[in-house]
Amino acid sequence: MQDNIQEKIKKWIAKELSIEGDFAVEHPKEMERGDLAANVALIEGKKQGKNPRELANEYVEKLAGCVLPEIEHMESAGAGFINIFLKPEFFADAVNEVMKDGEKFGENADLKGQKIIIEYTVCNVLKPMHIGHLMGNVIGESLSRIIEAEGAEVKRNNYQGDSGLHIARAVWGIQKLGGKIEGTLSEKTEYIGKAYALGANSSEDDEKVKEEIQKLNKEIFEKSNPELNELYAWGRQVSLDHFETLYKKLGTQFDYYFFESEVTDEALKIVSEFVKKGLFEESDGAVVFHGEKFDPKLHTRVFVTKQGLPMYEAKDIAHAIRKYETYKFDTSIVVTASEQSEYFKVMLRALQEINPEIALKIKHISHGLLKLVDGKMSSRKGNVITGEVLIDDVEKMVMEKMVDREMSDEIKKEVAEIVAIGAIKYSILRQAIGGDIIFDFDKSLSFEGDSGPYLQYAFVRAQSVLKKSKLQNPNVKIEIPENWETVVLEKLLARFPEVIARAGREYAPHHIATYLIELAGSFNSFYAGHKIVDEADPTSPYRLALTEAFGLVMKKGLDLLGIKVPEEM
RNA sequence: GCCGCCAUAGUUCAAUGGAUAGAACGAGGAGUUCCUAAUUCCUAAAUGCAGGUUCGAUUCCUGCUGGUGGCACCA
Repeated sequence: MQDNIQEKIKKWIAKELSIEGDFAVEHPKEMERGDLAANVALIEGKKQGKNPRELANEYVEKLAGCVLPEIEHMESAGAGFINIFLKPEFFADAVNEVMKDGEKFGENADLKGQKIIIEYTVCNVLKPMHIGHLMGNVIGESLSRIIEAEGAEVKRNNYQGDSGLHIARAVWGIQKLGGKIEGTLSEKTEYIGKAYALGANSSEDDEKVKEEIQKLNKEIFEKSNPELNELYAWGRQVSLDHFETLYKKLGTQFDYYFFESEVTDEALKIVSEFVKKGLFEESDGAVVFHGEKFDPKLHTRVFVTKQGLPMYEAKDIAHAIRKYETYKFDTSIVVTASEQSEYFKVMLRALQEINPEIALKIKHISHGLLKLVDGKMSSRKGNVITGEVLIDDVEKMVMEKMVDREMSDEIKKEVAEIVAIGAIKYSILRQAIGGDIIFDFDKSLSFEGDSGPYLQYAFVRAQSVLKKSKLQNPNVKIEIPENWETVVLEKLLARFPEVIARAGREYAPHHIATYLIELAGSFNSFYAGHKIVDEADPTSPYRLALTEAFGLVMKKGLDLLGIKVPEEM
């Protein structure tokens, strides 16, 4: 098996040399050094007090007598590494395996039998969905796909904020602007965004407005004012419809939708129950949790306000319990922006006192902020770029790039959407999740180099070659030609399963992105250096097989990032 | 003030404690009678500072500097 070669070689070395297996067999950073490298001599040299380089020479000699069938040759190098070169047939077998498994290639069973629920795109109704929310959605979707590829049963979960002060701010704004309006979904969404900014801004330095909004908040919570109920219901539905159009465009389908408003009563009940048990305390009229009593690194947070309204912290606890009752998960992953990291630790610590079984199954992943070159976006200040606007603008940029392509306008539009969303998703997934993304419209969404379109383009080129070959050479055989020199592309194809495993283990989609860039680069070089479809060339069938295998892996890899591939572009 | 996260070429990002720190953009140069030039090839260019652990540190630990997020009634 391809994916066990490292383990196999490691065991073999340990056995042949009669030593413990506490060394590593890994890929060297640079391929010229070998396909795999073992640091046995470094580890053993230290144990035995011998010169590692000499020991490596000794080991290579000892091992050379009975090499494994996959191994071409070995040599000692550097500080005392043993570099291992594999046979061309090994890589040809990998290509075979790709063809055989197709789009299943690279998947594993590491999480087989696990029930995992992933919560992402935590949006608030009546607030604009800006590109920061896009980030959570893109990351959550990719993580879901990677975890599915590891054999787990995955549920996608959307928890939406349809209760709380932001609602009152927006409703206040809508009242000031003159109530409900008629129009398209986009117009209504924009209107509500304005209303929210108005409410939030006006209350910022005006105590009177602040009080008005507090009063509205209480009335909305108690559903005591029919006029407010209607405005709220209207705005909520507009927001939900708007979100749905974006989810569809981005390619996310949720299994569950939970709402804060459904859990407020339960939240109050739990808090009052645990006030009696001494977990929560009264302070200044509010109910608080003193996190620092459990861990000096935590802090105090309000769970229920003076007015008796549950805060996010209380609702989240009730939500976690309800989520577990709905779906008995082994792990619940919650993806949010990193500004909530500290909050989450406190909330989770409180939950641990209330229901440790659930608390310990919840894992928080935070994803950094998406910043504009000139600072942070804020729906309060109104300087937001909404997800919708971003996608539209990028689509226009793609359309411009395609002016001279011979395609029908309809296909062009389809392709533009696939490429635009691919570009946006890639620019989010190319880097480690935790860090902020500095978003520069002109630079971040490049269509060349380290970009989504670069990957899609490489795929399209491969498909184009294959289409041509079907006319000329209908019987592609995967036999390695004589005197074939293994190319980088083959070596990379064989590594795909490892990459998926690592991305899953570390919850890190960017490993896949980095790998795909390398893979696309190696294919592009391969493509540039040699004609693939060439009847006179005996290596052509194998080159075609490589091209097909590349296409399969690229498509699968992009699929794990949630990026679609066009047929042409 | 307390707590968390971050610091790598001019810029935006990579690098499972290992061997010469890898890309892309930008800069300079080259390539198409050939399967889509949204491409390929070549050149220059980086680990914030000071210690420590280790055979070996971008990676682990401590301090400093700089940035950023959180810390009572937003989510």
